[in-house]
Amino acid sequence: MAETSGGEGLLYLTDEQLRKGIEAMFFAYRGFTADPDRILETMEYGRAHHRALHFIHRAPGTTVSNLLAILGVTKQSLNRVLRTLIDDGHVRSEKGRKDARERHLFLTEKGDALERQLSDAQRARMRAAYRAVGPAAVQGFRQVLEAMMDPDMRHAYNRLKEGGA
Amino acid sequence: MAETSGGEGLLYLTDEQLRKGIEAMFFAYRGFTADPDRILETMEYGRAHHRALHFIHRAPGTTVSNLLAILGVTKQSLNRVLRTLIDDGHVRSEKGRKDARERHLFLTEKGDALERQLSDAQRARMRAAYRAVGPAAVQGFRQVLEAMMDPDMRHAYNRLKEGGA
DNA sequence: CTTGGAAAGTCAACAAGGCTGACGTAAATC
DNA sequence: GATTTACGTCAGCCTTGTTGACTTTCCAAG
Repeated sequence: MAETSGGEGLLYLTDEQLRKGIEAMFFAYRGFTADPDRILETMEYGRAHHRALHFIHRAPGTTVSNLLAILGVTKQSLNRVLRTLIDDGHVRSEKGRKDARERHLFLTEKGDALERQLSDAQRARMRAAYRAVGPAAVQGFRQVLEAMMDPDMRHAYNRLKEGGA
Repeated sequence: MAETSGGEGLLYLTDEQLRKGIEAMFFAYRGFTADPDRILETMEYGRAHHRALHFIHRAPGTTVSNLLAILGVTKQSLNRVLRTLIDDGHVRSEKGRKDARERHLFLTEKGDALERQLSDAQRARMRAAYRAVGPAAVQGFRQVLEAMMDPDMRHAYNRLKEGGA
């Protein structure tokens, strides 16, 4: 790979290349969500439910405020989703023992099964893509994504990474 | 690039690594849309308008059906957005000369200026990310994204790439 | 020339999932 | 005791997606 020197290795920073990157993100994100979306629409759930399930799975016992911050939505919006998940027995909400104002969220067995079903579908595509391009490309992929995040989200992301590792 | 051998180079394919990739996509996509979104909300436009402007800019003279296929929405949904863009003088719709049923879409000067404003914001973030990680990582990024797309979308993407190169 | 069907546009109704604003309650904290 | 925090909820709005039905325009095949 020809590398950065004077002004020659910078061809990857042209507007044209950046536009291609933008389009790649757009089309790839569609693929990224397509498989779980297909499963979700067979029930009465949407992408918002999937996101909640994902992060509760990832950080069991997380509080509502914490989830709010990670998802970047209002509590009214989250509550609508969380309400149905709790009513359907996918999520359990538990009063905090240290601070009883807080609610700690957990997946039930049923919720865990659903989360796994959704994640399996999403991971299958990721795995195929990863396998097709190899570890070096994957590392680059992760580096670019991390660099694209808002600083706040990068911190949230890294906190999850550590916790989940 | 250290490659797949027995079972050691495959650590990047673990569920844990795949989950991190999924989260990276989620947070990065938020960053990806954040800057144009901020501009759009000052007018009466949304992300759907941005997407239409982007692809009309990219493929001037494209037809409505073609745009429909690329964006993956219904004509009713696209039409609502296109209607406002045309009424506001950002997009010009021209009857096809070969086939007069088709409408060919073009940006007006005003529309081009808006598209550039939105793209500039989005590209600035991409450029910063690209610059921060270097060309090799960017190549990996593009490879993974392309591998994640649905085949149909990959073809649409590659057609755009060639056309726009 | 007629007719079938494709391309486009439009109307109506609906749903998901964002948002704001206001208000209530319980618990912690000052 | 007063204030602040965390959460829940009601009401209403917007964007952007959906389906279904219908019309107009027009190409092309019979």
